[in-house]
Amino acid sequence: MKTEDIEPFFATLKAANPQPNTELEYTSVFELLAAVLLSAQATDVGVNKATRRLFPVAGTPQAMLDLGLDGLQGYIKTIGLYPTKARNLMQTCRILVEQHGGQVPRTREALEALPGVGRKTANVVLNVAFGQPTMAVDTHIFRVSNRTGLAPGKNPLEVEKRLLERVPAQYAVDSHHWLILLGRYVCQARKPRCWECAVAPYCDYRPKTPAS
DNA sequence: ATCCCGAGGG
DNA sequence: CCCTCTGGAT
Repeated sequence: MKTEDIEPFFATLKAANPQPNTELEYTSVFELLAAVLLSAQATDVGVNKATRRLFPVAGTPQAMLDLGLDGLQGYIKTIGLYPTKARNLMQTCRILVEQHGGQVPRTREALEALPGVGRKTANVVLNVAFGQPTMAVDTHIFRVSNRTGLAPGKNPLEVEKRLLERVPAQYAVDSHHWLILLGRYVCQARKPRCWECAVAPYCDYRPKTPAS
């Protein structure tokens, strides 16, 4: 993607969705952290389905601890990787209670010290909960950034650095959501819907089979 | 590089 | 059947 195309690329995405947000459902920063932790290699639809039952009975770290490991597993068994996620989430709750007064920490270091929280999850919390201009490079953003030529890279960290360099400051916070939504609904992994993509004029990718 | 793993779609 | 989904830890 040419540098001069980057501004219109994001302006176009903004025009279609002026105030983007995550599609994960939550009513507190703790619920956001828990939802993002559970969303690894899972769809947000599937996560919401589970958390709509879980959060009313475990909306705080202490309530989650009171629920117990087996109790928590019962709520999230429909989500992939659930044994690992249940264990990590319980340990994370224990750390929140014992070391952070039951609150979600606001620094990258403290967030990444939580079990099950890596760079991507920390970036989502810093962006969505605390308004910081981070780039959480997930499967969608990695694919979209490479396909379009916006910020190509061999691994997520490389893509993240290029995004931070290339995305105009005015779009720094919201661009995260636009790229996710673009990847989820248009620039899909298997069959990208280029024929109905609003930013196709700025994109490097050309489909081999000009779908329909 | 490999393992963790359920649901939905093609 | 196979692939994908807002990854993280080893």
